[in-house]
Amino acid sequence: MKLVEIVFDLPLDRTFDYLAGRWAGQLQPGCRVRVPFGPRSAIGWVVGEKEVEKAVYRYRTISRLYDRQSLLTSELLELCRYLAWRYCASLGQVLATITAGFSLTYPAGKKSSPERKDNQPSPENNLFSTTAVPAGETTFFLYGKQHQRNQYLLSLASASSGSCLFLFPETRAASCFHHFLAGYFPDRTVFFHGELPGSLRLKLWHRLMTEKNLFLVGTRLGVFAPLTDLSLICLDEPEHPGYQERRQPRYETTEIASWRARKLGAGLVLTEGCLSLSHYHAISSGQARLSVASQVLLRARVRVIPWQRASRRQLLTFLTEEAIACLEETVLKGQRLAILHHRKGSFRLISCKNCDHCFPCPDCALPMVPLEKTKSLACRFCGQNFPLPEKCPACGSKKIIWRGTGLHNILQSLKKAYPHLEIATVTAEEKMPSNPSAQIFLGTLALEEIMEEIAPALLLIPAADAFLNLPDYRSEERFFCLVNRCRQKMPPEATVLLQTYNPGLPLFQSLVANNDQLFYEKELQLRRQLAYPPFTTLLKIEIETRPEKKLDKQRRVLEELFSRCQMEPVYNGPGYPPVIRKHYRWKYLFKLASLENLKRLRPASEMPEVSLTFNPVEM
DNA sequence: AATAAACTGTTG
DNA sequence: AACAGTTTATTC
Repeated sequence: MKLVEIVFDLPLDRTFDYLAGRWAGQLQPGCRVRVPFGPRSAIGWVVGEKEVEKAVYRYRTISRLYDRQSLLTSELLELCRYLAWRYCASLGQVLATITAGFSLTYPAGKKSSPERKDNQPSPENNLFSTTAVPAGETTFFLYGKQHQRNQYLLSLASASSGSCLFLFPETRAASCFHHFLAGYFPDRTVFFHGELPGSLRLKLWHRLMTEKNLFLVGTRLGVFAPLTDLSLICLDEPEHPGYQERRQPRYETTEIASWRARKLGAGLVLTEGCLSLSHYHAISSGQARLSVASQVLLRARVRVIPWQRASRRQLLTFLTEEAIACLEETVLKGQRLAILHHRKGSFRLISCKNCDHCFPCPDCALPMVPLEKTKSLACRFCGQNFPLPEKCPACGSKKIIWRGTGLHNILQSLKKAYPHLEIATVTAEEKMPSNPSAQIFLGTLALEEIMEEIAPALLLIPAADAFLNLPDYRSEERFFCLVNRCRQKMPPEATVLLQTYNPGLPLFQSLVANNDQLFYEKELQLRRQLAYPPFTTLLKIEIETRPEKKLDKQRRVLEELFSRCQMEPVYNGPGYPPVIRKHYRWKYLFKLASLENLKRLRPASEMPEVSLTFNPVEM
């Protein structure tokens, strides 16, 4: 008896067998079908077929076939199996991720693939030098300004034979590059990302599968593009958190790109503003090549100002005398300056001076934040609101102190100190400042995106330590890369000013000396000693369930599994936050020396309340 | 994951 | 017994 193997978007690592019925002969692996499944019907993916002697079950019959042709190439099917293993997900979950949001129906009417005429850049456009990338090799390209990256990618595109993939961490960045590239290759360039409507995604998908010599520009989902003649994969800012999928399977785009490049013998090019530590390690250990844009070495200089407790001005408490002098000098010269701070809003938290009560959320157990606008106390995890308290509920004291400095405070005191200056604020919510003629640009990390446009003569980071005191082993590395990226986007004669309580840190020495290697080597040494990436792989396993009793039970189940696998967590404790919307959370962290035993974690990934994340962006 | 069946405990 | 609320097994 001939049976068709089908998988579903469920955390079940197995196939279900069906009879082909009237679809016999048309069912290729990678086709979507509708089948009766228990008391309901479900959409599944065909993954194979098999022959059995006698029926073990009462097999049911496929009721509908959605795809005439498979949505996947054989290479992608193999990639799916790798993904399922690598991220402890079911094959169905992987397939659902790749074909997520595709419409089930095809547009009516005949599609005629238009004949492309102009595939090569016209001579007048061909001013750039062409650069070839060795097949099957990984190359890092360091750039300062965006046009350097664009120019480099364009030269790669021109030199390529076959299709190329250009991936970006955000739709906006992808869209910008798409415009740029489509200016040279209007007929070969395709824009693909997860926000497109399902019918268009399906149509584009079909085009990618049938045509050759295409340039696909897209976001992380584009890494699965079914291109059959892929010769080059480029990823911009590969360490950007936008590349990590948030749902199961939580794949890392760079890892998939690397798998495909190796499999197909294609080139892999990673372009970034500053090498991450693991990339530096890959290069220094000979696994990858480095190529540098000539202007990268012309970076804005960095100065570090140590905090001295005594000398604080009344109005500008967040600046040292030295920083104030620099600020005023820049302003007097009529130059622009940017101030980077990691907290937006006004205050971070309030606490009772008497008993240190810090007003935790009744459901989430972590301190709530005061919101000045609505005069309320809000939980940033569940969004609950309460009126601002007059007195401490624990001890009754009326002495409630406000702590922490936010962007808003800085704005207020700057306005007071310099009433005549125009100040623009830049946050993730309002990226483009309303007054682009401002002299001071005050913002959070979102400032980096428009750093090239404002081109400030001075970048001031008043609380550099605040970036480093985060509970994450990568905080120094991230700050180092952030500063380096910013200084490359600024004019080369500009200055970056950092205020810190720890001027002696190798991080700062390295920045001031403009010697990246100094920081990388120190940090690598530390990572090796503490068995952190790139020398291990981190795995975060989290439980989130409703009644506390259930959490205890699942903890016991997991911990038994861990001891069977001889896996010792380096962290075993409440999640952050420990409770969210009355759901209790528990967290385990592992440092995996190898990925050999991933299969044994299967039982954990089949529990719907348990989630697995490798190398999590947030610990 | 979605569903149904089995199993609780509470209450009149 | 009737009911709601919760846990457990099943899906080819």
